[in-house]
Amino acid sequence: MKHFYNAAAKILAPAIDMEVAEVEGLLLLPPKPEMGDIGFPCFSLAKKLRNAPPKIASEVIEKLEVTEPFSEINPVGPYINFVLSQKALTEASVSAALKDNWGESEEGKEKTVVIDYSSPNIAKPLGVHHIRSTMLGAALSRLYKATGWNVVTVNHLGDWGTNFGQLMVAYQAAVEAGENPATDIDSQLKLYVKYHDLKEANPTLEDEARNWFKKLEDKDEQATRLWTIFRDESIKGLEKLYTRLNVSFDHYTGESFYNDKMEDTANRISEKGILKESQGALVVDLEDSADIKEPCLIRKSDGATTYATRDLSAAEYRFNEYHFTKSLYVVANQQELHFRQVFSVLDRMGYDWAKGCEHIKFGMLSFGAGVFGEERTTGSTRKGNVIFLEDVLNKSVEKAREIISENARDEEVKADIDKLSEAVGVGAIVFTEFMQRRNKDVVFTWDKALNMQGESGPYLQYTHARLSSVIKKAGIDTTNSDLTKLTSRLERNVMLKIGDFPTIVSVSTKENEPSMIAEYLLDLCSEFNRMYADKKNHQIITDDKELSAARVQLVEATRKTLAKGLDLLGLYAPQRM
RNA sequence: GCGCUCGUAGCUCAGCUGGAUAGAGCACAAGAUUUCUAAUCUUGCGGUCACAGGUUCGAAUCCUGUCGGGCGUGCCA
Repeated sequence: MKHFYNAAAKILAPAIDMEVAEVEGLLLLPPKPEMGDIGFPCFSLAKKLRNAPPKIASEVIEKLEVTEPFSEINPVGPYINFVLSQKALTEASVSAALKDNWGESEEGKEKTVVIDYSSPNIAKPLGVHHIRSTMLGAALSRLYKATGWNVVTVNHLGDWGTNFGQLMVAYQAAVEAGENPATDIDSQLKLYVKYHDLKEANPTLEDEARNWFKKLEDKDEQATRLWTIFRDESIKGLEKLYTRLNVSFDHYTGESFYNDKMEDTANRISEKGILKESQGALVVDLEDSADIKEPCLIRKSDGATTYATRDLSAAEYRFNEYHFTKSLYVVANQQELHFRQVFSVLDRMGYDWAKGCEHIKFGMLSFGAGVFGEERTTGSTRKGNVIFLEDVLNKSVEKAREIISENARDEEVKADIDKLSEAVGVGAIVFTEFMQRRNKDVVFTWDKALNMQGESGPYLQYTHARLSSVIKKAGIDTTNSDLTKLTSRLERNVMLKIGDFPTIVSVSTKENEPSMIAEYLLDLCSEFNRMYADKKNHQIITDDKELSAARVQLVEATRKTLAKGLDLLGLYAPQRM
């Protein structure tokens, strides 16, 4: 437990004539818990003391006084290993976990972080790949909240572009044919498909679509009215899914929001004297920066602004509006160069806050063999290689329902089956997002998405249900329980894991890596289940009242930690299943 | 070509600010339930940590090079 590294370093430092901070940096976790809880390798002392590391270890230990929070300090080969006292261990795990605000901190006190995530193009339903930015961003916003930050979430919708012209063409065609076309998000996709069919027969429609978009840009009343309908309906459709995913946003300020702000931004860049003409376009030259060669395009040769200009506007707006310390962009790593350029331009504009901007990039999602043919494929709406997120969720919920009804052990579960299968089915899908570090590319396969055993969301949820059930059955008053009874190896292992939770929350926030929470929860559950399964020695409800009370406390501390972790990831923690 | 990134068990991944015998899940084989939820647990099988050099008392981890995959590389966003 990192929590005690400083205490160990303080004991050790004077004995080996080193700075506390230096010693602390060398401390590590022994590979097996029975070796000790904190280890110090003596190799680096060998030269200074002209002695063999194992000898150093045993000699240094003679000089140490064993005090709280440790009960033993042992030489193990070339290592000096500290063992946490029962008191320290139970206080930093079980007792701490049962207090309010477990795992939370005030690291981000009075600081604001803006998180831009999900940010889909509207006018078509979310595809599976959208789950990456969406769940990553949602988890990050919860992590930052838990560490005391003021969080502002933004969905930077792709709500502007020539594709709206295309929709309007298809819509008008339907109206002229005497139909009354629907405008919900699924129908919008149909209009999009219909446009492409119509265009096949009549290529001039392309000009017509451009025309419609031009009208929209010129604030034509009819075009604006249609666009507003499409946008509102899209958001309505998106929110249906966001609700299922337990995701929400403070603002839907999409691309269209910056239409009237980009001119000013472009002018400011020009005023800074960093804008130059190149091949007919206006760019900011970045050649002198370390690893960006390509210039950032601010105005195309026809004078129009670009998406870099738009993101620059958005960055300025966000700072002026929220005065952020950090501004995160949870966007696929394909856009790495783009963001490096944008951040570099902000820096050149003299904005001190530019260094708070960070691209939280993640790997791309492709489809494994068997999803679309025998080859691995990338998603493409045009080729029909799309899997809609909603379909994936529904399929998973269906499977969860089957498993739950097979296993249902009481009437309460049966009565609750709609809610439970939704929670578990969606949980399974959401959890797949956190199964690997975010930078890894992900290959979607149905098997993996629908897995409900082993390392999976349902495994965590199942464990939570199990713990809840034991606590309920025990019905023990734990107010005066004696935690010194929890001394077995397996119990200590669970407590050590519990005690790691605050550190994990803190580190995964700093690294912008929610998958660390997922990994931690799997470890926690596996550690707990190992103890739980050893019924001979670790029966929770026993005749020994005091022991039972202590164990129930341990179960509750585990359950609470698990529930908190699941909540951070956006998974529901069921009482039974 | 250049930039970013990845390469660890048959598959999917941890471990990477250097430390103890490289760990999980899936798959495969065997086992555990009269008692707190078997969506669980135990055991076994499985490794030239892509390759080659280097630095170091010590390298999966740091450095250099090579090979292989992904993404990007100015008027789509």
